[in-house]
Amino acid sequence: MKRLTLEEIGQLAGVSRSTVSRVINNHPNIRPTVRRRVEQVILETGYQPHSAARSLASSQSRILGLIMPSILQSAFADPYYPLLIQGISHACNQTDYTVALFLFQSPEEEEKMSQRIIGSGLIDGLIITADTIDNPLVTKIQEYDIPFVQIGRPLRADTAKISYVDVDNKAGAYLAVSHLIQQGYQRIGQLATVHNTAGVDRDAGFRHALQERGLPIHSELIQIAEFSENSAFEAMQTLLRHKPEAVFAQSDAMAVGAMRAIAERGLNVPQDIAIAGFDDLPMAASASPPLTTIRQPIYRTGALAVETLLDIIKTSSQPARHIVLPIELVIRASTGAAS
Amino acid sequence: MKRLTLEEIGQLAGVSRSTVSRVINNHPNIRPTVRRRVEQVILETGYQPHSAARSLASSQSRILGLIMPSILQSAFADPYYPLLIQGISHACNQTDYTVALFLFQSPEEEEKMSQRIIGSGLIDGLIITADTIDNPLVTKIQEYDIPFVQIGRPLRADTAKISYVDVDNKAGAYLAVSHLIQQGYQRIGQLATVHNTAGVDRDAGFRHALQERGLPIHSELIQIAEFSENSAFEAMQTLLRHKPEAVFAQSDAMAVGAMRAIAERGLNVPQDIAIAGFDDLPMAASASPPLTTIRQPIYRTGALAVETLLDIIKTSSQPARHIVLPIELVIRASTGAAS
DNA sequence: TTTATATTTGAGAGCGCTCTCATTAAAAAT
DNA sequence: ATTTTTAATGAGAGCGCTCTCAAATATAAA
Repeated sequence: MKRLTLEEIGQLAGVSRSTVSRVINNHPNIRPTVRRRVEQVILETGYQPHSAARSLASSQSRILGLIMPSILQSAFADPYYPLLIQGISHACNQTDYTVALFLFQSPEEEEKMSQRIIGSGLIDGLIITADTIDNPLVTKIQEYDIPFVQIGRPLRADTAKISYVDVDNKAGAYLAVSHLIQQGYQRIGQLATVHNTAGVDRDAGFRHALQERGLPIHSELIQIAEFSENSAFEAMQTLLRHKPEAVFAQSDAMAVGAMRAIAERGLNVPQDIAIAGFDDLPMAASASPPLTTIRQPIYRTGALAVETLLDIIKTSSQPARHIVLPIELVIRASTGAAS
Repeated sequence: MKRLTLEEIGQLAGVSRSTVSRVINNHPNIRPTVRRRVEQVILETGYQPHSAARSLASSQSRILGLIMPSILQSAFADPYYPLLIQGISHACNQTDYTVALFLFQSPEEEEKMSQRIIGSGLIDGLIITADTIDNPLVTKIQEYDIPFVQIGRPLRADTAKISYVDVDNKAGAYLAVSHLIQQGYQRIGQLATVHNTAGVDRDAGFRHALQERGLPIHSELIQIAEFSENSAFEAMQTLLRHKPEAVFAQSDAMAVGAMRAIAERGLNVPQDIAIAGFDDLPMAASASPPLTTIRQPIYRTGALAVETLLDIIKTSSQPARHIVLPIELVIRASTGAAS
């Protein structure tokens, strides 16, 4: 099937290349009859403009890059990402943008690739799931003046200049821990992560809830782990030695790992220990017992990142946008509240 | 930071645009001194060729599309996909190709988008994770003569003309079920899927193993479900009524769902019922008890899909490639073999 | 009807690259 | 040193679009 060009479509419709271009790009000032005629020809021929030619002439590619830094590589298996990507992808489909996906396995690969991504004009903007401290990539992107948004509040000094979409991690953790306190638990532990703002903020919410009720914060009840089931499993074994009455896990995957450690110790949730998670992934509802958790709008986060990025592109960035989405407490059996 | 052009790089190096182009594209017949000089300038300036201009002039975009049909949308959360995507992404990084990700939420979206994807010259080739029957998308892609490979054997009449990368599903299921038989189980059930070739092939392996040992195939011991934990959970409840001694679940997620149903019934794995899965996702090892399963090389599947696709692009498709990767039985506690 | 104004259209240049072809410079052969 | 062969380089056209600007046509005002 041969490619058609604007010129040929014009020929068929009895107008010039320019007019066809106008019809396609929805420019005003075209006689309705002409517009209809051209549209008819386009429909009949199934004509599609050549994207490279378009990009070259208009200097915009209608491609958005989605970058997963190498640090996150291991976490990519978390069901969080499929949801996020779905949100991003759908928003792009709606707006005729294409998602280019960049996963990096190593800092070297990241370095090499980012040069290419940034310099080639391939993408109009970037979404970065980077909550690491002082990502060099971000610095480079800023130098090149490429529109971008981060998923998650960045952990940097110049946050004010960086646009991001995040959920209210602190409020979420606060809500979860307050719920535990309300249920009567006092010795409340935490499975916490470091090195990313979600973890930092959730920790802040955790502490705030305890302090507010005048409960002490026992440092031995806070165990550091990764955002993964296995890592949390191990951390929970340590934590169990200090006999917590309840544990707030900073993610559902961690909560599931914790419950595994508890079960292996022959203890029961929530009778012996209550558990609350964060995310409300499908695994939370199907855990046994079902997990009390904080529901965050992951899909929506992705979609909003796209909308925000497009807005930044359109308005040539102006002030940085900071969007924080609300969360919601979902009470299930693991904290002893639901029957 | 201003974009540089070939012309300007040429100026700086004291050669013409053409020569710089040759250096960048590694053409022969360039004096080593000149080549070095040009490379030096490129390095110093950090010059990157403009991808749209390149695509337009060379009529290849160096972008590969990865399509997830709408049918699979729900399954996208399965940890299978992150691994597959990692394999694809890494292979693309290695070869200077970019991955464009297309997820479709509905058949309408799929229809609309595919027109755009196929007609615009955006992509040089397509990887389709489509094991559905008679995908209309595939038909259209063939019409337009776009290089493509499928992940998983297609369930179509003209399979011979379609390139694909698959794992040996039949051999895998055969291995798993044979292992169950060897362990002494006789009433062996299956949690099976339909509508995709992986399911069909695994079912074939299941039947083959039973028949080979002269065991009867009880249709009530084969329950249909989706490739998901919750769906398998329900199907397993039905299956339990027919008192199987062992169950082969067509995926690890299904196996985990099945084990949940078993636990809820107050039964134990493997004492009361043995379970084997398929995939060897991380969840298999961390299930309790750890799951006997079939390890399939998911990451490798993705990487090979890219390599195959690039080969097809290079050689203008020629004969269709059919690649079937070997699998491996991983024995763990859920089938009573390991201590 | 004529002139002024607004609307619609087409021609041309240019986006930054690749690729062919002619030209020039270097190497090999006489 | 001169001719023949081969290697290295540059000029030019063109990829398919967008966008500016001028020309043509339609509409409003005189």
